[in-house]
Amino acid sequence: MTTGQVNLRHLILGLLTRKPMSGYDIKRFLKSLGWLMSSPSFGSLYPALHALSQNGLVIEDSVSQQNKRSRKVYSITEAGKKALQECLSWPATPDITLKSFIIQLILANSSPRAGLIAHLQQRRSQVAIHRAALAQMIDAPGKEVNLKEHLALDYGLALAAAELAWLDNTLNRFLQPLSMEVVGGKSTALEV
Amino acid sequence: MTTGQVNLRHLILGLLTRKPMSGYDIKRFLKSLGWLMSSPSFGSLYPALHALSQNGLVIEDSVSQQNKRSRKVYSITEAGKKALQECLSWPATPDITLKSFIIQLILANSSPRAGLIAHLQQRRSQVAIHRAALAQMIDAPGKEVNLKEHLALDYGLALAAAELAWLDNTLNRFLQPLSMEVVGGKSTALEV
DNA sequence: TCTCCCATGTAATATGTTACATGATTGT
DNA sequence: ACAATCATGTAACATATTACATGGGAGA
Repeated sequence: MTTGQVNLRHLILGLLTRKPMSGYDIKRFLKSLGWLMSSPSFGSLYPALHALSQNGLVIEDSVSQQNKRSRKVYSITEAGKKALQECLSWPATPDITLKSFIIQLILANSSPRAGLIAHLQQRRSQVAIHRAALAQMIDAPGKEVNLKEHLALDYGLALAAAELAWLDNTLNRFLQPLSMEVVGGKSTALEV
Repeated sequence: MTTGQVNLRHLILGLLTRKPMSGYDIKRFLKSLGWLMSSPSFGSLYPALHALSQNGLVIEDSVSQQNKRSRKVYSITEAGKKALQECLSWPATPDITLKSFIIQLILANSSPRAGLIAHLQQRRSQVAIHRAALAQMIDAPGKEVNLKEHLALDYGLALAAAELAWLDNTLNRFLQPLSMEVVGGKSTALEV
């Protein structure tokens, strides 16, 4: 597990901290939340599980079923939990993939409330830097910005601003837990 | 050039419609706009140029310089322009990569104003579908949504809403060209 | 001198997809 | 009878990264 981007194997590790699952279970779960990331193919899922098993980060448990092909249920090991914690503490790469942030957000289940807040704050500072860079480019004097590039910059700025707003809003809710607010018509309890 | 995702080779083709460039030029340019996409490595850039050259989509022109290593300047061919046009008309994959949309937005230089508008509208309908799916999930009755997933959903919704707002705003400006609006303190002429 | 920019390229590696292969069970 | 879902896996391919190799010119 080299240092670098958060990838499928980390995602698997995170899911296995909830409960042991088979490859098919994982696929089904990820497909069920097919909103923010595309679920991986079996061609990457099964090899990933094998690799994790070989590295001792998960253990494989073959569960035979009557008249059915036996399932292979994987559980995370202590080494696996450690590897996951390590990856969750990585500084996210400064690109705009979002994916990494989302995955870490969903996987941050083993972290305490403070870890979640830190994660949001880290993202906030990154997006702030990003927005500042965009703002500087769009205000640059010479620089021959044509319409298409201006459009792309404007787009990037709008999304960055929206993300900052969401992060600020969410952080406020977490930092002031006494006032239970209503968000989107749904009361949201904030216990972690 | 198989059918599928917009990739580095398409990006190169798009840049070469502006003017002939060397690999180093392309790298430098992409690095200079390191806001919305990370610039490719030389390890992918040069092979991509070779592949394009072999397929006849670009032509290579070796320009010798005094006392310096000669540069290889690439120009797009008619076949290359055709391939680019084809890829720009692909329906974007329904994932959230954004990258594809941004690239196409920047590269849509050879398309007339109508093409740009169509591109924005296509994106709009996709994001609308995406947002509807998110909204449905967040309002689902049972479904045991825990805090982390709820947070991720809320995040996705906020970004989708912001993108829709930007798209609507931008489309309005394009569809009503008579009223020159001021955006971000900068007057934006809309001629394409 | 030393470092940075110019300028091209290859090799090893990582990571993923699509398509294929297999086969049982459940619902229509 | 047929399709969908369960369940695992492999092989070929696509695409990209990092690290390495090479070498000249410009400026501190």
